[in-house]
Amino acid sequence: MDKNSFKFSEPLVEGVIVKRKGQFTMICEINGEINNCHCPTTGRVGNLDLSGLPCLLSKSSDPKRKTPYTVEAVSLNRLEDFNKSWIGINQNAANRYVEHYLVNGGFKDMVGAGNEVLREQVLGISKLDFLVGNTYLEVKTPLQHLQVEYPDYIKTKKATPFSSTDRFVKHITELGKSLQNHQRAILLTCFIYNNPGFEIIEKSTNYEEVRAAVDKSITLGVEMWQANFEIQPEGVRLVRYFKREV
DNA sequence: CATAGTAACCTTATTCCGGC
DNA sequence: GCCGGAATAAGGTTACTATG
Repeated sequence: MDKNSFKFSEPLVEGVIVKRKGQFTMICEINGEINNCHCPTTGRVGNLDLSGLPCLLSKSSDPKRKTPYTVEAVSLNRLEDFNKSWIGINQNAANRYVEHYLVNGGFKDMVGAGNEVLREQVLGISKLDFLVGNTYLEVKTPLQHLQVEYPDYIKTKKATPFSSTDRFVKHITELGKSLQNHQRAILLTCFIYNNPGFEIIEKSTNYEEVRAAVDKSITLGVEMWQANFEIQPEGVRLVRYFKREV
């Protein structure tokens, strides 16, 4: 962790996922205690069967929360492995990680430094995540397909088609429209794990429709960028970011 | 201005049941 | 048993709006 990293207010605690209970909750074991924990990703994580995986959890300071812990990351390592590598699954927090680096100039090669950073800007019929200077920025953190090798002891589930693409199409279409006002627009894809690959694999049931919308937005000038983060119990570090050429 | 209530956003997983 | 569709479940974050 370098000095510009995003730091957690207190280090995350390690636990074990017992079971995913529903869309929003997971049962986790922390220091021998069973807890009902908040699951910040509403979708699945790759095609992983999360049961039995090590995880990192943050403790909330809000006493009104129903679930005192939030699952921030999971690991494909064995429980007994000492140095685990983590896969961040908190897509909500991904926006905060990005914001942190936007504000401190960590993305200066992308959007410059010292710009005003506004979040949740309304553009057309969509809300885009950030407006930095004159650049609209939409952050996506795909987790449907993890681009990592699974060790053979990892359990997987059958992949289900990813069909919830309406919002994605809506957002990139709005990004394209914004360029008519002579502004820049960027679709930033984030990976909160050490992603060895450079390609986004996004298969979906209406792949052609998405493909067409992506192509159109690129034609209009929307830039596609990728950022890789690394998550540790102490914080999150921006490893690298770059523009993806098509 | 401060607080409380609301709505949008994140974006399906799981369980149950009937029909093979 | 297995498949597939319907019903069910339901946290947190953030911003906006109404109220005092």
